[in-house]
This record gives sequence, structure tokens and C-alpha cells, in this order.
Amino acid sequence: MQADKVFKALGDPTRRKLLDLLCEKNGQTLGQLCEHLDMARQSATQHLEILEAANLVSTVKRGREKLHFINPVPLHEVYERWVRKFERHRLSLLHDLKKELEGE
Amino acid sequence: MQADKVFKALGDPTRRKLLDLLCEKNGQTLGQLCEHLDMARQSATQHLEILEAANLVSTVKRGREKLHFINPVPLHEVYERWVRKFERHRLSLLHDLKKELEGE
DNA sequence: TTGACATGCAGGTATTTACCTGCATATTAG
DNA sequence: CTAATATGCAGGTAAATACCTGCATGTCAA
Repeated sequence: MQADKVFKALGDPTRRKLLDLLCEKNGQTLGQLCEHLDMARQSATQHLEILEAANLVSTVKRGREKLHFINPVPLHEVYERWVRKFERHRLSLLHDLKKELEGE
Repeated sequence: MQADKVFKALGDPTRRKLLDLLCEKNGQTLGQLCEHLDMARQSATQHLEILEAANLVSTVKRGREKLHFINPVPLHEVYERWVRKFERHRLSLLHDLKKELEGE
């Protein structure tokens, strides 16, 4: 897993919107995705390249079109590595804080 | 939830390391955290400010020290909003891809 | 009180990022 | 073939980011 690429890819509203669009309808072309974005096509291409580099999106060429498919696996791995780990602290947080304030 | 701040905060290796350090031992001071980082104290402060703005870290002043506590809640919310949604696609991904390649 | 210590504040710089425009290439339809 | 269509490639700019140094402030301990 490359947490860096995944988190950086998700750290942009346009890219999250692209993922949402693919969530609604998988396999859309660049042109279809662009219709929902308020920017030049080339800017959208760059965002999709970043999502692809993070392995969050896979592409397939069909003729002159490029189809985009969402890939949820990296997100799941990020969850396993980061979210679950930190969730163990949910219950103990207030306890830790209290202990520290009392001078440990 | 502010997905933007959370993902951007997580999109930096130094900040993820800080979260890991707090995961090992919650409530550390700025100085303690700096010992593990290869950068100026002020740079670490900036990273911690970003984590705090994303609500991933909470701080408490104790005398001249500043204690840092991890807050896993935003991560959980991000999981609920993003990871679970996309996981529904894990099983259908190959099916969608095949369908598209066949011309839909 | 005074010196050591922990942190805050105010800039300054180099790199990365998110846009853009202009032109090139490749595919399909008529 | 040729024109329309879908995408790729090559820069160019402004803003954000991740560092830094230098100095100020606040707290503790002798």
C-alpha cells in the first residue's frame, strides 16, 4: 500500500467528486466525467492520473475512448492500516487526558 | 466532518508518523514528539497545527508544556463516508469491467 | 530573581500543486 | 478520404506547502 498517494489523492475535492461519480456509474469516459466538473478537460485528466497512480481508479481503452473504473482496494487497505488502529483509542481517549491533567 | 482537512492532514508522512507516535504513547509534549523527527521544532509545530485543525489531535497546556492527544473520531467518520461506500464496489468491479469491455 | 527550558510568533524560500492554453494524435462516421 | 470526436502531450502561472532562521514570551527551579 502507498498510503501517501492514496491520502494525497483523496485530499482534493475534485478527485473525491470523481470517485463519487464513478460510484454512481462505473466505467465512465473522460468526457462523461468532465461534464460534471467546472474545469478544463486537461485539468480533469491530471486529477484522474493522480487517482490512477494511487490505484484508486483503473482505466481501459475502448477505441478512442478511455473508460474509468473505481478500485476500492487501496481504500480498504488504508482503513485496515489507519482507521482500525486508531479506533482502539476511542474509548481510552478521555481516560488518557484525565490522567495527564492530573500529572500522570 | 471536513474530509478535506482530514485527508490533507493524512497526506503527509511526517503527520502520519506523529499520529503513530501518539498511538504508541498518548499525551506527548511537542519536545517529545520532536525527538523522533528529523526537522526543526517549528516545522513539527506546523504539522501538529494541521493535525489539530483537522481535529485529529487535541492539545492541553500543562504549565509550559503542551500535551498532544490523538482523536480518532474524524478518521472513523471518514471511514463511514468514504471507505464503506466504495467497498460495496469490491465485488462488482470485475463484473462492471467485463460488461463495459463487451460494449455494455 | 535569574537562568534554563518549552513553546509561540513572524517572516523568508524552494518545491509542489492545480489550474490553464495551444497543438498533436488517434479513432470513428459519413 | 475527410471531418468530427476523444484523448494525449508540452509547456506556463499563481497559489499552497513544507521547510527554515531569528527573536519573543511564558514557566519552572535553584
